[in-house]
This record gives sequence, C-alpha cells and structure tokens, in this order.
Amino acid sequence: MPEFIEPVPRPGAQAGKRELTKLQNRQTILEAACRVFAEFGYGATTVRDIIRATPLASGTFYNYFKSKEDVFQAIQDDSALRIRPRLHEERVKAQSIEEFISVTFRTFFEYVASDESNFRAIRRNTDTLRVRMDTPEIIAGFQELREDIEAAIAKGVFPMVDADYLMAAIVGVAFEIAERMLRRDDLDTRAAAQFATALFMGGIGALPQPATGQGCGDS
Amino acid sequence: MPEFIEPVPRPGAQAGKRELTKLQNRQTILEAACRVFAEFGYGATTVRDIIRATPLASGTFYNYFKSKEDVFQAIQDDSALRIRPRLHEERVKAQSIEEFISVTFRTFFEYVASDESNFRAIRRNTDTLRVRMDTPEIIAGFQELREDIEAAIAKGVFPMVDADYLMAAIVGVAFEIAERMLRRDDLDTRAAAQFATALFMGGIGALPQPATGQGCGDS
Amino acid sequence: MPEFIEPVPRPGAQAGKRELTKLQNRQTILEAACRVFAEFGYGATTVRDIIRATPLASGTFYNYFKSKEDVFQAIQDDSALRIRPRLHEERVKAQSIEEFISVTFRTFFEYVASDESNFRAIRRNTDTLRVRMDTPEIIAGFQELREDIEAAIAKGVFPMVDADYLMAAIVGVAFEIAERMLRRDDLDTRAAAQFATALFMGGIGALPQPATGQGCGDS
Amino acid sequence: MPEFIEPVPRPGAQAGKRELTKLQNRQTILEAACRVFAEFGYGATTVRDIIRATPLASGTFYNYFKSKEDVFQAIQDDSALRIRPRLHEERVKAQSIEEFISVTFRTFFEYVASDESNFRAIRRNTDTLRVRMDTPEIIAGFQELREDIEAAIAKGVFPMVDADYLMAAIVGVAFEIAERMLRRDDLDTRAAAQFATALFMGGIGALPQPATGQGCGDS
DNA sequence: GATGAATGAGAATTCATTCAT
DNA sequence: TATGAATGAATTCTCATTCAT
Repeated sequence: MPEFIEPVPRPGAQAGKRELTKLQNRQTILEAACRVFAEFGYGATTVRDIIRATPLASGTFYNYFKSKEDVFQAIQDDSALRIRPRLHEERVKAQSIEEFISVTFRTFFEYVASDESNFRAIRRNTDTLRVRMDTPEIIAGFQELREDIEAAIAKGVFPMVDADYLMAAIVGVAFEIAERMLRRDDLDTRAAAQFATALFMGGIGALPQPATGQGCGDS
Repeated sequence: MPEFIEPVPRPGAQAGKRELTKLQNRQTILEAACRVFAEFGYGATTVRDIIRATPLASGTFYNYFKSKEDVFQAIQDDSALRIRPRLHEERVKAQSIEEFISVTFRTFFEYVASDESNFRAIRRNTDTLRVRMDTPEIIAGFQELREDIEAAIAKGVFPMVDADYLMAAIVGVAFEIAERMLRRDDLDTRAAAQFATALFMGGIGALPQPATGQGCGDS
Repeated sequence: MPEFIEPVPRPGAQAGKRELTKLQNRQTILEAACRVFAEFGYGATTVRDIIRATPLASGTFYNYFKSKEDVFQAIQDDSALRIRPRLHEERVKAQSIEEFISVTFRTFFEYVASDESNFRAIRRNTDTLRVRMDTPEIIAGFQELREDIEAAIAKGVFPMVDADYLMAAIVGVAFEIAERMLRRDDLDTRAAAQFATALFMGGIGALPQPATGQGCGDS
Repeated sequence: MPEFIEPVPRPGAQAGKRELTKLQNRQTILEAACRVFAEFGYGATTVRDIIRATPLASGTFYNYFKSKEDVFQAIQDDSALRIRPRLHEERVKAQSIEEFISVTFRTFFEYVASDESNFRAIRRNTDTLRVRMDTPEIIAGFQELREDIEAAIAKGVFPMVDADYLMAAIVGVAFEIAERMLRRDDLDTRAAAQFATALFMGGIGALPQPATGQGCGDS
C-alpha cells in the first residue's frame, strides 16, 4: 500500500493530537479507496464502498473529500507527484536520446512495480473493463514529457520530430507494457525498460532477443 | 454514426415487419448508446440516459440488452468485428516487417477516422476519465496481432522478439496516437501511420520531419 | 402430474382440431402452473414464470386465463372438484361417527398421496413460507363438511356439537397431518387416517401405538 | 396493535436520543407492516405499501429490514417469542394429559385474542389466500411442543403415541379453531379451549354441548 | 387463435449527502 | 470533529397486459 504524501502542516503549527488524527483519517481513506478502486474499478466503486472499507463513519468522509472523484484525483495526483519530479529531473540531465528514453522507461517501470496497487487503481484490468483517469497532475505529466522532448530538440539532443506524437507513443508504450509486465510472474522492470528503449532507439530490428517463456499465454 | 452490423436473417426469408422493427430498434439503441457514451463518458452514463436518448420505452431496452455493460460490449464487439478481419488479412499478406507494421497502423487509423464517434465511445477523453472495455472480440484482436507476429517470426519476416511486448507496444502506440490524431484539425491518417511505422522500423532517429503546427497546444 | 378435468365441449359439437388444440393449451398451462407453484410457491410465482414453463407465447396465456389468480383457482377448483364429491358421497353413507370420520380422513389422505404435486401447489412448504389458497370450491368443501356434520347431527349419528369448530378441527388436522405424512419416507396413508380417526373417536387415550421411527427428525 | 419486543439496550447505558429514535422507527415500521399485512394480506403487500403506511422515507426502511420477508419474519419471531416460553412453562408443570392439553389451548387462544391484529397478520383470511410463515422461532415452537410431548410420554403422563402426528394435530386444531373463533362475535377463548381440549381428551363423543348460534354462517 | 415485442407503470433498492447528537 | 441514521431522488429492472402481425 503506498504511503500518500501528506499535506504539509503550516510551518510553526504544532502537530497536536487533532492534526495527527486528521492526517491519519485522510490516510485511512486514501488507502481504503486505493484498495477498493483496485478491486472494483473506478466506475463501479461508490463512496459507500470506500467508507465501508474504512473504520470511519460516512459523515467523516466528507470532512476530507467532496466525492469519489475527489479521492481519486488525490490518489492520482499523489502518484503523479511522486513520479513526475523524478522523471523530469532525470530527463533534463540526459545527454543523448538513449539516456532520455531509457531513463524515462526505467523510472516509470520501477515506479509501477514499487507501487503496484496504486498503479492498478489508475489502470485497472479485470477481464473486460479498463479505466484510466487522467487527472490534471497526470495530464501535466504528459505535457511535461512533451516539453522535455521539445527542450531536447532545441538542445539538439533530439532530431526534429513531432513531439506530440512522440509523447503519445511513449505514454502508450509505457502504460501498455507496464500492464503486460505486471501480468508476468517475475517483475522484471529492467527487461521491460530495455525492450521499450530498444524499440524507440532502433525500431523492431534493434529489439533484444526475448528470454524464453515471456508471454503469459492469455490475451 | 456507425452502422452496426446486423445479424443476417436467413437468406430467402422475407424480413417480416416484425423482424425489421426488431433490427431497427436494436440499431436505435446502439446508436443512442454510442452518442450518449461519447457525450457523458461510459462511467457517467446510465441505462436511463440511453433510453432517454431513444424514442423507445424503458422496458424495450431490456428486450435487447441486459445492462449498459452489455450495450457497450455490443458496440465494442461490433467495432472489433469490423476492423479485425481487415487487419488480419492485410498482415498475413505482408512480405516484410515494414509492410506488416505499416499496414497495421494505416488500416487502424483509417478505421478510427472513418468511425470517429464509435471510437470516441470506446476511448473517450474528457479531461479526466478514459474507459476502455476489452471485450472478448477486442481481446481476440490483440491475441490475433500477437499470433500474427509469432507467425511472422516463424516465417522469418520478423526477428526473434518478445511478441507479447511488441503487441503491447503496437496497441499502446495505436490507441494513443489515434487519440492525438483526432484532436488535430486535419485528420491526417497517412501522417499518423507514417509516424508510427517509422518509429517501429527505425526508432526515433528514423521519424519523419514534422509538418509545422501539428500540436493542438493543450494536453 | 394430475390430469385436469376438461371443460366439456357443448354436446353435439365436433371436437375439431381447433377444439383439441385449445384444450391441450389449457392443459399445458395448468400443468406448467402446477409445477411452478410447487417450485416457487404461489406468492413468488409470476405469470411470466408460468409462461416460461410452457412452449406457448405470452399472449396465448390470456386466451385462457385472466391472471395467475385465475389459473390458481382453476387448479384448486379442479382439485376440489375431484375430491369433494367423493368425500361427500362417502360421508352421507356413513352410519356411525366412526365411519364418517374415518372415511373423511382416509379419502383425503389418499387423495393427497395420489396427487402430491397438486397438493403441494396448494399447501407449500419451503423452510419458511406456507401459502394456502382457499378458493371458492375449497371453501365450499369446508362448508359441505360442516353441512354433512349438521346433517349427521340431525340424523342422530352425531351428538349435538359445535359443527363449525368440529369442521375446523377436522380441516386443521387433515391438512397438518397430511403435510407431516408427505415428509415421511413411506407414504402410509392408512396409518395417518388411523391416527386421525382414533384421535377424533376417543382422544389421545385412544391413539394407536406408533410404529417406530415415525418422525422425520426435523421440525 | 402489539408492542414489539425491543432489543434490550445494555443495562446502565443511557438511551440517547439517537437510540430512542432508532427503536421508535423500528417499532413504527413493524406496526405499519402489521397493519398492512392484516389489510392486504402478505402476498399482495409490497415494501412500498409498508413504507407508505409510515411517515418515514423509503431508504429508512432498508436501514432496518432487508425485505418484506424480513419484516414479516420479525413480526413472527416476535410473536413466537412472546408466546413460546409461556406455553412451554405451563406444559412442563402439567401433571396429566388433560392439564397439558388444556393449558396449551387456553394459553394459545388467549394469546391470539390478546394479540388479534398480530395473529391476523400471520394467519390471514381473505376469501382466498392464507400465508403462514414458519420462522425459525415458530418452527422451534413446534419442535418444542413435540419435545414436551415426548417428555410427557417419558414421564408416563402420556401414553406411547406418535408425537410428531400429535403435535401436528394440536397445531392444526389450534390455528384452525383460532381462526373460526376470531370470526365469531364474542371472543370466547374459554369455550374454544374447552372444545379443543375435550376433543383431544375424549374425541367427538366428549365434546361439550354447543352454545346456540355459535357459527357465523359463512364459510 | 397464436405470437412475441412493446409498453410504461411501478417495485425494489441504492446512493450521495445532510445534520442532529 | 466524528458519528451514523434519515432522507428521497434516482436507478435498475420486472411485470402484466396489449396489439399488430
């Protein structure tokens, strides 16, 4: 279960028992929501479900969040907040296309693996329905990726390419492969990153030889 | 508005008035659902909404579908049913990686463009929520892509690669770029296909020079 | 499955194919209803359920019956119609209290055993709910029993007793013991009749020694 | 209107206003249900009917009961809970068959008279439909009667008889006569008990002379 | 007469949200 | 602030019945 980033109390404020309980309740709700979203999917989840997964009273929920959308967004933002700065930071340091791409995938897949339940809440797979919510934070993350690509083009690290489509391609590959990765028995983030990076560096011809038994047989 | 595939009446059978009305009603509901999903998004849509978008009585809905999931799936399957055979057919004819990849993206983007509202119902982007339902038909489509890749490997057209991840990458890029494509003013399926194909053939280094002003500025 | 008494066609009318089908459909519905009532209980049964248990179309039902109440009553009346004349006939011949009582119970229990599913439709026992519908025919049967008692009093066969209460007692014992009888492994109608008769003839002191293992252990 | 047995709050606990309202609401629903069942009969009653007979909101019903079955059972159990201990207690004290039987009927008929509307809700007679729900409590009551009979046999108070059938006979007579009793103008529980007791003690020959005009003429 | 789809009233139930305690 | 029962609008879904074919 991920630990959510806690809103920083105003500096100077003593974190009294009151504050502590407040933060704990917020945590409790976020974690319960994360579990519930991961289990039922976002669409099927109701506020009631979240409350039920909590020792708290229904009224208490509304002291912290306005709706299920609100909690969901908090989870997402939280998630994006943890991963985005890392991604950005690594990318700006990149001296080559390869570094840029490879660090992007590596960081993303590692995050996904380390925070599986959270990722599942965002991108859920039952047999039939996937939901993915792109909160402002996440959208900002996409935007940032695009800007980083544009900056890299400007720096001459990247050739002139359609940054919008490239961003889309990276995002698509990242999410889709992350999902397949989670279905495999061993959580080999390195292999996943290597695959994606090779694809973006040299296309299909440059892809690594597969380890045997990589698929999971189903769709 | 897409025309849904109609269950074929037995050849020679006179389509009585009853049969006809039945087919029309099914159509009516599917089209209404498509519109409503595209407008409100899948999650926010209720069966009532669909019925309201229809001149029919509420009970009539249940003569044709069990739930909103059911209609959604019918739309999806319908969609997959229209595109899958075409994709497969084109791919098996492919004599090279390039043909395989390029025909896949071209066919897909053309389908998306020709059937925009349907695609939007499947893969909708408000600012916040995407739903994608992988119906058996769609899953079978993914599976088929993977099998086609495996067959191409066996034929020596493709090198030995992780077919599962490659399939995931293609799917991710296809859906994600399709979405960006639909946001642009001009529906340039050729350009989108060219971009995706180039990426898979030679990586970022092989991407075409962008036409100017391709982005739409927002996320 | 009981065979329902068929409405006699007007004398002189040729029972053409039309007539035959009509009667068959009526039969079909009655038998289906009987099965369904016995399975789900009267309250939980819907007209739809009855139709579903039939190869006929829903509209057809309404050519024969107005509602589920109507079918139910037809079953009941049918049932009462088969048992009532027999009961009455035997009772009027009775020369003594014992004959009167014994023939009543014997005939009733034999009818119950021979027509179990029909009886179950009338008097159903899941674990929790019993329904018993007293149609006009059945009520007339109770009335007739009372009148037969009164007649027997008038004839001097019976002492002066509260005929209403006596009728109630006979009915209560008959239905309740019939139910227990049906739960036992062996369908010993003779023993049941003997028990009830003995009770009414001489009270508890006159009851027969029980065969071993008579109870069924549950409630 | 019967007063329902209230779940006992922990001793010493101040019944807060909240607790109180809860109990009152439960009462309100039970009483309304009782009235409605008695008026429409169990089968014809809907949850809506019960709610409508209440000043409460529809959702409130479901805070207390799951369904109409559930309320019905609560009424029944409640009823059984009030009568069962009394019956058992009196029976174990019985020193003779006569005491055993007479106290059983007397207690039962007095309860029925004192709690008429409740009894009517349980065992209703329109002209056509009776429902009787044998809740676990009621079934336990039958079981207890049977056990008491068996104990009496063991003690030598009763002769060796088929306890199962005897129980059934007592139950049948009790319910059926109770019903006739309620239809009469005067509620003579003593007479009803006397009749039933005499029947079980000496059979028809031992029945008391009837008061005149006891019947109510109808079925 | 038989058929079975359409109808729409209405039943059961859930749910987000409020608010007195 | 926490609680959790009350609320009643909204939703899902069923059902008896009709009626065009």
